[in-house]
Amino acid sequence: MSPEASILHADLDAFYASVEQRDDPRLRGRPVIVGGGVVLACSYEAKARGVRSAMGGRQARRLCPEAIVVPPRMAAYTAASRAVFEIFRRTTPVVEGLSIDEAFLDVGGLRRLVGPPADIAARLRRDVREGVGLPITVGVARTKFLAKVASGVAKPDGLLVVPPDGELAFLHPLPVERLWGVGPVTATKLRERRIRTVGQVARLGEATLVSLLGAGAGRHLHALAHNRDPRPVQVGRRRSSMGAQHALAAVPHSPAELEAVLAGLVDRVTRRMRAATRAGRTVTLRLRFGDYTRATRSRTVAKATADTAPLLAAARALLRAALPEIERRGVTLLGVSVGNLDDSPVQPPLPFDRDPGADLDAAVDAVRDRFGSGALTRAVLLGRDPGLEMPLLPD
DNA sequence: TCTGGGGTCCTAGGACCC
DNA sequence: TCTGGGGTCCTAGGACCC
Repeated sequence: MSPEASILHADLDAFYASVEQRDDPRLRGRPVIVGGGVVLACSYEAKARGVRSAMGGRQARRLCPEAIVVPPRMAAYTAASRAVFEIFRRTTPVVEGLSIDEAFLDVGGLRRLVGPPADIAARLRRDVREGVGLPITVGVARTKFLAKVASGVAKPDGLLVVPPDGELAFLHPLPVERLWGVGPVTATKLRERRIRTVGQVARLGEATLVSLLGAGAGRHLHALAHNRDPRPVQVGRRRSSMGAQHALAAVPHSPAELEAVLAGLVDRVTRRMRAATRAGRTVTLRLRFGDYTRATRSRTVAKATADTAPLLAAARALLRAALPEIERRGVTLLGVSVGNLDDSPVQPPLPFDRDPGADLDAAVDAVRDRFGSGALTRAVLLGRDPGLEMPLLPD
């Protein structure tokens, strides 16, 4: 492991809300909530009033009545993310994306060329601010884990370097919730043992942690509390599943209605798979029941594919098997994801595949333009499912 | 706290194979 | 009468992250 703090964790601040404030000057300096029924993201002005992401919209408005609520503009966020990642890759080739708005960068070995990591991090922040117009926080440390913790502590719009000789002094006073991988369940288990800081976790034996949290989580936490994290920054990691889901009202839904939702979900996922030229084998049906408990059901097909028909058939079989339970317990969410993704050949995307946001009318127009109305009619007829009201999109 | 949508990783049992 | 050991895949569930 490098003896120098040369891993950066770069994390855009309140990403969706910051894009909205960038694009509409009237929103700057004011509490902004992105998303309607549920808070997808909120500006720091809204966070100061107690608003959090994933919070119900009603509660958020109660906490912050003067908040400006705007609908999400995913295309704008995707474009902003691309621009920021370009700056990341201009900074160093060793970039590991974690999500739409954060990444690890390894800048070890760049010292002689461009300067020490702290200078690189400062320049990165300036480049993102000037080039894309967004605030970004950067944590710098010797390990990925510590860099991530550092950026969390430095937020918003900050820069924090953890020097190698100050790691435990930085880490041990922090509350356990700061640790990457400690969520509500683990935090509660630890709090019941009156363990509140990382330092207290570090004083526990590994065996104690394992008996408390299980082998995987226990060993993981023990290592992190002692600041052991050998994971390198990995370039070119690819996603291993793609999914789509849809929340449903807590009212009874007919099987036909559920199948229609399912067909729409599978279509969305397979379009994205074709656009990304990835094929998959394992179809997982995600359910949330009337009491908001969750379950998954999965099935693996023999050959990886990105075609709608075989994956929809598998998803539909899973749904049919689950119908009695749904009947009893009610259902409030339906989801489909396709895993075991690989690079098996896929059908070339149809024109509308490239734009998952395109609505059905635009898709129909695109097919008609390219193939003529005769082909369109045939495709729709071939794809029509007699059990459903909606036509399946042609493949 | 009345709860979106997109992901990752880990565990554990059973089937199956050599 | 007793009954190996290791590896991989599949399925289901759970915790966590943004």
